[in-house]
Amino acid sequence: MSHTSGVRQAQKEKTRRALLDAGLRLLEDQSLSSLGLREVTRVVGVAPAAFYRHFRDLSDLGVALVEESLGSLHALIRAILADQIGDQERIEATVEAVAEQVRRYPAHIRFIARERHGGVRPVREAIAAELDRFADEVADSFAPQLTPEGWSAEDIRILAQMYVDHMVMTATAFLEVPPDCPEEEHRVADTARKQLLLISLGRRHWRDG
Amino acid sequence: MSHTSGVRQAQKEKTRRALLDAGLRLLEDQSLSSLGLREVTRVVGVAPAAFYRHFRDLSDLGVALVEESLGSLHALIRAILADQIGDQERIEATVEAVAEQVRRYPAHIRFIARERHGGVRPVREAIAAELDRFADEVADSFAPQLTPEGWSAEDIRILAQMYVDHMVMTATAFLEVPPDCPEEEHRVADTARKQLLLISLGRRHWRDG
DNA sequence: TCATTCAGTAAACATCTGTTTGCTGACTTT
DNA sequence: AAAGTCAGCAAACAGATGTTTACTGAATGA
Repeated sequence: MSHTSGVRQAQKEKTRRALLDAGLRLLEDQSLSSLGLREVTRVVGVAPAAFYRHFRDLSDLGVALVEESLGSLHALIRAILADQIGDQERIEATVEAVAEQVRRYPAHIRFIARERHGGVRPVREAIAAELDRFADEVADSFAPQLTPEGWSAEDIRILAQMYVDHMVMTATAFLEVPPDCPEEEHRVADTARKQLLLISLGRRHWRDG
Repeated sequence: MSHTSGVRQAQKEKTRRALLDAGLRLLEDQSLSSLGLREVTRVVGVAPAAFYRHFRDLSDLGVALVEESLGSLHALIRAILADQIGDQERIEATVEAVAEQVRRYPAHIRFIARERHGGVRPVREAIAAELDRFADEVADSFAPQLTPEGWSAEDIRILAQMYVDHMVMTATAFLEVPPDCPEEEHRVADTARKQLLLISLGRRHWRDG
């Protein structure tokens, strides 16, 4: 029988965190496939061999970062979808939430954007799977309203995917705004709102195209 | 005075092409920041030092690949925009053109998708600049029709950007289809068409939202 | 024809990489 | 208190990396 928290396990978890944090930091200006194992351990201040006590290799660390990065986004989406409000307010809330997420966890968002189509297969697949789950969830939340309007399940799913893709797009757009440049930030937010409005309009007139 | 084509220059151009081709091939399963200079020269069958006769470094080669990759896409977009046809047909033509482009130059498209948010700044910036030019061009082609309908230049530009982003999105979606799987390919095309239709609907009802 | 140019070469450079090995010593269990 | 576990270490490994150097020899220009 093993305790879930002893001094032992706590220390281990601490170094694991340090490795993840160091990795995330280094990944701000390079991509995962060029990240070195020694590079990470050097930042943490630990011997290279210690890395293997926590991860099989770097792509393993990458997959862990994916779950961490998209975990918080997941909670955020749930919250927005839960609020039963009008289109206009929902758009406002969504864009603001994305902006806030980017402000709070820029490195996580950058990591996702970079590795979504990056050179490391397992990481790419982990991101794709997670984003698919997002789209499913959004589709589920749309179904009660759209199905009675005559929407097919497939079309609802397509719409949901569009919202998810747009969210990722908006997040990366915020990311490219130079720091402390609220003007550009407002421009990005404005663009995002208008694009969401356009999608909403399209959705409203879908059945009478 | 130097001739623009001697046996000399022709050979040089030939090696340059070989380097670009080798790079592009290697970049199908890795990203630019992890690509090695020696790796490229090895494939070409040339000494490592020869690389420097053509490119300052790998990101220089990357920038050259950006221009090459987006050059053909540019011509393609022009062609679609030039045809003055209805929404429905335009959507059909656009999706088919993107599909064809991906079939013809998968490596180029993959490269763009991968490096758009990749770890090499100059390449990222080159892609962003080129996509911006795309959006400008699309906006210009929309202006004659939309301006009389009361659209502002800013809103036209936002719409154009949406189309460009969607095109890139569709291209990468085609890319993720396993080879020789026409079923999945049709599904992606269908999704793309419906999303474009949705945007069209939104556009038509923009001023009476 | 002869001097020049320059794409490509071979070799050496210092430096970095991932991974394996056997070991230590603090924590944990009995 | 004794036995066992196991996170982290130091060292060594073979091999790869980017870059510089002085060079060769074929295409070029006068």
